[in-house]
Formats: sequence, structure tokens, C-alpha cells
Amino acid sequence: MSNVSRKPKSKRRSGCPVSISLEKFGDRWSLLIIRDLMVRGYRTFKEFQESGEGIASNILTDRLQNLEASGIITAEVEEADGRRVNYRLTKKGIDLAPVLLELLIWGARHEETSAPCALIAQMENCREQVLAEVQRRWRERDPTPMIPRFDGK
Amino acid sequence: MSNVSRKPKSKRRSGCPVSISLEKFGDRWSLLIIRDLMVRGYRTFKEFQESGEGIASNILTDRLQNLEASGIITAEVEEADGRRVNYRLTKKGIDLAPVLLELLIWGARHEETSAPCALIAQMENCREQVLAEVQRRWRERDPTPMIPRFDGK
DNA sequence: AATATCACTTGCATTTTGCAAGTGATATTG
DNA sequence: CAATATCACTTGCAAAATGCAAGTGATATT
Repeated sequence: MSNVSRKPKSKRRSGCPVSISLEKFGDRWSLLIIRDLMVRGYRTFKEFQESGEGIASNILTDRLQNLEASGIITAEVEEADGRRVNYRLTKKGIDLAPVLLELLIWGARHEETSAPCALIAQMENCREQVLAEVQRRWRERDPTPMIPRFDGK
Repeated sequence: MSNVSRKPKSKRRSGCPVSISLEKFGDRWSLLIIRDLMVRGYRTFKEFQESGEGIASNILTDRLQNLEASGIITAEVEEADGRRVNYRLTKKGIDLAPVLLELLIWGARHEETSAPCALIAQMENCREQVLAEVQRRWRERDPTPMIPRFDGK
């Protein structure tokens, strides 16, 4: 896998951790890919493409490359099928779980979503347990979805 | 203040709370504005413009309008000076504090930033207290910075 | 009245995103 | 073994977003 160092597309700005984080993944598509890896158990280009969010293949390719270059994900050709590339969050990537969890909770509380209320309430009340479950699934490479897709697929 | 209903710029995708949240503020500039309101005590167009991040005025205007339309911020002309517009996070906006805090912690731990280690460690170990302080400052309209700019200004 | 400040607005160039067809490598099928 | 299918991209181009810097109109100060 190509691991070209990421060129900053916009000039480095302040030294604030928020600003620097957002340079790595401060766009919608990157965070959605991270979500898919983290809670849906997705691994392949095809799965991300069919996630229900409508990402274009050139954007998906671009974002996967950038996330890999930032050390947030790794990519590995599958032994049994040389066409298939499996992506996985790194430790650095899985450490984004609290961010994703808070995004999910905020969205469910403040916007109209398809997420069941009981599920969100539970996640909100048991943050530590949810985060521990994310970690366990990551360690064990559990590919099953942790939460449903919320769009019937 | 104009409160035009926001036109979705990209098609609504899945019903997932993460996806829907990111449609509201899933871009770098919006989150930086929210940070400035939340932890730097900024209120005015001029302050955001001079935040050290290099935002263009047309982008700043666009984002402020979108955040207002999403109910995340409000805008109010200052009585003593009719030129001045003061922006403020709504309750909905301040509820993004956990997201911002986790972003800040992740960035400080995984990227090279100007944030002092002791400050970040403290924030990480006392999340509840930090969030309570954010709430207090919001309730009391405290305009003082909660954290430094990290770029010497 | 002249000047300064504020919050934008504007015109245009550059960059990014989106769409859909295409490509080459690998796997499966008949 | 050839034909077909699948996978992960790549490509060409149109549309949309961003960035730059000058400009504008309202309000405040000198």
C-alpha cells in the first residue's frame, strides 16, 4: 500500500489540538469512514462505497489514502483474495471512539435521526461501557456491526 | 439577523446521527468557530477572523449563517454599537462541548501541538469538571478565554 | 466633514467534490 | 482455457466550494 506523506492542502494554522485534529479528518467523509470501521465492522472499499452515504469512489480513495498517511488506518491485501483490500483502524484511530460517540449522542439528541431512542439513551448513560466494547471489538477484530445502519439495509 | 432555512448542499444520506450531525457542522471551519465561541470567549466576526486560523471572510459569513440556521448559535446586534454583532452558542450549541473536548484531547495525544502537556492531562483526567466549567461560562456569558490560543497571540 | 471601524459582499481564480464511464488485476464459471 | 464477474481503484469533466483581496454601506469617532 502506498504510504505517501500527506501534503497539507491548506496551510498549517494555529497549534491548537482541535485545529490540528481537524486537518487530519475534519471533513465529513473521513469521519463517516471512521464510523464505518469503528461501529459497523466495515473493512472493504466496496462496503464503504455502499454505506448508504453516497460517497464517490475518487473521494473514498482520497480519504482512505489520507487516513492511512495520518496513521489512523492501515490497509492490507487479503491473502485468500488478492483483489480485496481490508482496512483497519490503528490504535490512534480507535482512540477517536470518544469523539464519534459524542457526535452520535449529540446528533441523536438534537437532530431528527433514525436512531432508536432507547439505544441512544443507553449509550449516553453507559459511555464507559460503550467505549470498552469498541475497544474489545477492535482488539478482537470483530467484524459484526455494533449498531444498525439506521436506514433499513 | 437573517435566519434563512438552510438548503441541504449535499443530499440527505443515511439516518445515522453521526451522518446528520456532520451535515450541520462536518467541516473544519464550523468546528473552529464553535471552539472559539466555547473556549476562547470570542463573540464577534472580527475576533473569529483574527483567530489565527486564516478563515476567509466569505467562508466565515457562510458558516455563521449556517450555524445560526441550524440553531447552534444566535446573533445579536450590540446596543451600544450598532455595527457590532455578537454571536453566542445556544443550548444546542453548548451541548457540543463533549465533542470538542474529545477532539482536543485526541489531538493533543496523537499529534504535535502547542498545547502544554500538563493542561491536556488535567483536562483528560477531569472531563466532568471541564464540561461543568464550559457550562458555567456559557450560562454566565463569561467572555474570558478558558484555554490559551497556543500560538502566542 | 473626514476618517475609522464593523460586518459583510463581490469578482474571479483555484481547489475540491460529484458523476459515471473506464481500466487492470484477480477470482469464478462453464 | 476462455469468458465472465468482481475488486479497487482511475479518469475526464462538470458543478460546487474555497480562497484572496478589493470593495461597500452602515455606524462610530475624531
